[in-house]
Amino acid sequence: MASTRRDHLVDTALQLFQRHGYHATGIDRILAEAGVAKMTLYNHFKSKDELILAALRRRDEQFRNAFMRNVERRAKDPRARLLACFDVLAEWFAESGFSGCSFINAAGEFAAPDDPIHAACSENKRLSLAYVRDLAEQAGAADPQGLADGLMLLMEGAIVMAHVAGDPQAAQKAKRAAEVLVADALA
Amino acid sequence: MASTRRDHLVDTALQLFQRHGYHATGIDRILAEAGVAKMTLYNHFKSKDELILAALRRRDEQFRNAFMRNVERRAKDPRARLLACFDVLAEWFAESGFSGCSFINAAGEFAAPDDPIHAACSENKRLSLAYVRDLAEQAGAADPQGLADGLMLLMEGAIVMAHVAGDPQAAQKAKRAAEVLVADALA
DNA sequence: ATATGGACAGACAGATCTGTCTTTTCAAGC
DNA sequence: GCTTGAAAAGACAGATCTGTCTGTCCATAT
Repeated sequence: MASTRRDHLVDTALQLFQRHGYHATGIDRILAEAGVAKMTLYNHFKSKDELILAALRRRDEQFRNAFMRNVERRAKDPRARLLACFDVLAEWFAESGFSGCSFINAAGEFAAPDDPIHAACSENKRLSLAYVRDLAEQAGAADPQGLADGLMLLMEGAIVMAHVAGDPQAAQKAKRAAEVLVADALA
Repeated sequence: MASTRRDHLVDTALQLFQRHGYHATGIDRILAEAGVAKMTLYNHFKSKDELILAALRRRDEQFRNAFMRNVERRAKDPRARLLACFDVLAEWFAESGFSGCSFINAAGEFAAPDDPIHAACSENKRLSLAYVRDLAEQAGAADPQGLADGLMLLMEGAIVMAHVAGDPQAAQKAKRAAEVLVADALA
């Protein structure tokens, strides 16, 4: 159908961007891998940057939805869900081909805060934090925002330590710290 | 002297890499900004990748030394120093032109774990963690490694939230969580 | 059956990239 | 004063980048 090709293009681009970076991935390579003509790309997108934006938006949808679904499948009550976040992270880090967070990586390449690509990365973090805050509220924390801030920092730190430092235990370590924060906040 | 030009080249490259990214920064631009001839670069370095490596090694030295010096100036006893780390982070985030951690950004662009550039990034995180562990030991933590792991995650998370999400309060939030972890570990 | 529109294939322009090479300039040491 | 070596300046090759344009094919709808 109409948008199948577009979807396939975005998916292929997303994988290549994730594996090799945004500037380092040329358009020709994406087209070859996707089996799509160049004019198809420029018919759907004004520029490579718009393709990057579309890829990040798709990633935001896919990833955040999958994350929330996994958290809610793993645990039922909100307090357990706050900790289950770190089990879901552990699963993610253990995937073969794990190469960090698309948004952290993209924000590194498009460092100017007013860059639309950087803004899309920022938006993903904002929405992720909002989800954790919701869980903290449901768990009955006196200061749900404060608890969510702490847990979010641990999660982002875990992503960095897993990817940059290559620590396979990053999520478990973060979970241990999270238990302390949760216990303190729900005392 | 002999190495003055080389040093200036590395410093200039470091700034440009930090501001615009590694792949996006061309050699010609570095040379123009540094006022250095191309052959001077290729006389000192075999390739652009080696220049990147030299820049990251310089950054590791400069940054980690400055960080430790600032921490030790701000607080005298080890427990206070563990928390002073976050004040130093806050200072860093508030600098104009702050654009995240060079090593997190570089690891995003050179995602393959066996890439020498990625390895240099990993090494920086390993050494930073070792410093925090030393402080935790001096503070008399029962499990200094565990405390250091938790604090390191908060620090890396703070860098991400400050840069990617643009949260100017990231360091303060991390410090609040750190106080909970420290209180728990030194109970 | 024929018309229409989307996508493929690929040539092309123009810029930019890394890396090599040559020529000129300049300054320090004997 | 002369020699020597380092570095500037910049041409150059070859690859690659984004983005445009032209044809050709094919499936679907009328």
